[in-house]
Amino acid sequence: MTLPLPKRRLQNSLLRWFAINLRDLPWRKNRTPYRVWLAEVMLQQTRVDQAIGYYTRFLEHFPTIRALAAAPLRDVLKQWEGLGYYTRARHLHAAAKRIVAKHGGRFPRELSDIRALPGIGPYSAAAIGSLAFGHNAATLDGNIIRVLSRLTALEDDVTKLRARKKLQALANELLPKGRAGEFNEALMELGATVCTPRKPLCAVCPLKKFCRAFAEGDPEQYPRKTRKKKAPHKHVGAAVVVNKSGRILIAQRQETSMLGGLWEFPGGKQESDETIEQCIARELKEEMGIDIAVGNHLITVRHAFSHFTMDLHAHACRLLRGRPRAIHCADWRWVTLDEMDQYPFGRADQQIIAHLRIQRQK
DNA sequence: AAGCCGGGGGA
DNA sequence: TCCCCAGGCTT
Repeated sequence: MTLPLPKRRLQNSLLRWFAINLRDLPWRKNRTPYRVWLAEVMLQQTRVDQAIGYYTRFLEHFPTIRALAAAPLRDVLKQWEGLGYYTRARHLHAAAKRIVAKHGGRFPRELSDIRALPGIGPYSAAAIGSLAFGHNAATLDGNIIRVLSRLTALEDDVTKLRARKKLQALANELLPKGRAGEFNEALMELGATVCTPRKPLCAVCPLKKFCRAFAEGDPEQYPRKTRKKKAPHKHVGAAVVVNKSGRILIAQRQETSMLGGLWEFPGGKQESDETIEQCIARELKEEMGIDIAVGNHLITVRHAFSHFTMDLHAHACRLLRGRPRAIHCADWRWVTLDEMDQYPFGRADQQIIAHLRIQRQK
């Protein structure tokens, strides 16, 4: 894809625009490698507006890499609670430990060392390298894919590897040496605020005079991509088992599973040949080795994951026989409603907790 | 090379 | 409802 793009003029137009139009974001102040790293991980598949609050709170809890490495994983997950993609938090914690063990507690400067950390892929390595260390590395994220595919009216499906390679090559080519971090951020900022997925603000775009999609008249045609098929729907049962002292049984999900390491009301997916009550009883037998009586329905929470949606049906339950064992879960506890604040839960289970707290008031 | 992994917000 | 988002890991 050799393009007659006037590289120098394009760079100047974008950098001049960015100098005036950049948003005031917390990770743009005091750019230590740790602060840049944390921002890049939090911003993986996550919108800026959603990340800001988490970012500030996280840094208050874990102000340094050493503090993060020394913290229990549960505390790290608790700070991540509600942000999604919890593997990111586990990788962040593991990487902090590695930085302390192998790099003396200082974030590594070499691109290959950065890329080798858990949770750091091609995008984040280039972002951290350019923003924190001044390396000439070009980033390619969702925003930049959109900007560059419009700029060149790229007909390839951008979900395919071939298109990604072309776009990465173009990003590398356009990068002004010595100002890489600034240019990477400017491209992302343009994608986030002007070259938006729908109704792009071409009238105010500093690159419109270079943009083939704009010249064609319908920039929203790019980037080309195949439509994702819609997610399946599942029904899931959850047990709120209360013991004689009023404590509630919670279980920790296995490390490698979805929502790994988070806590939940034990339960699982409903099979086609059973009622939700039977499902809950079966799951607690399989996961924890206990017999329970499944009682009243409490609440049904509808929740959307990236790849499926679910109705989570919570029922009040009693323990009939046995002592819980961690068979298909990592751990378990009997806790009060107030003690649940100390454990990280996913969004859906948090709604069940909120419901139980409202019921308690009555 | 493709599938898997959360959650939220905009249109 | 559908799409998108400062992607990375696993197979």
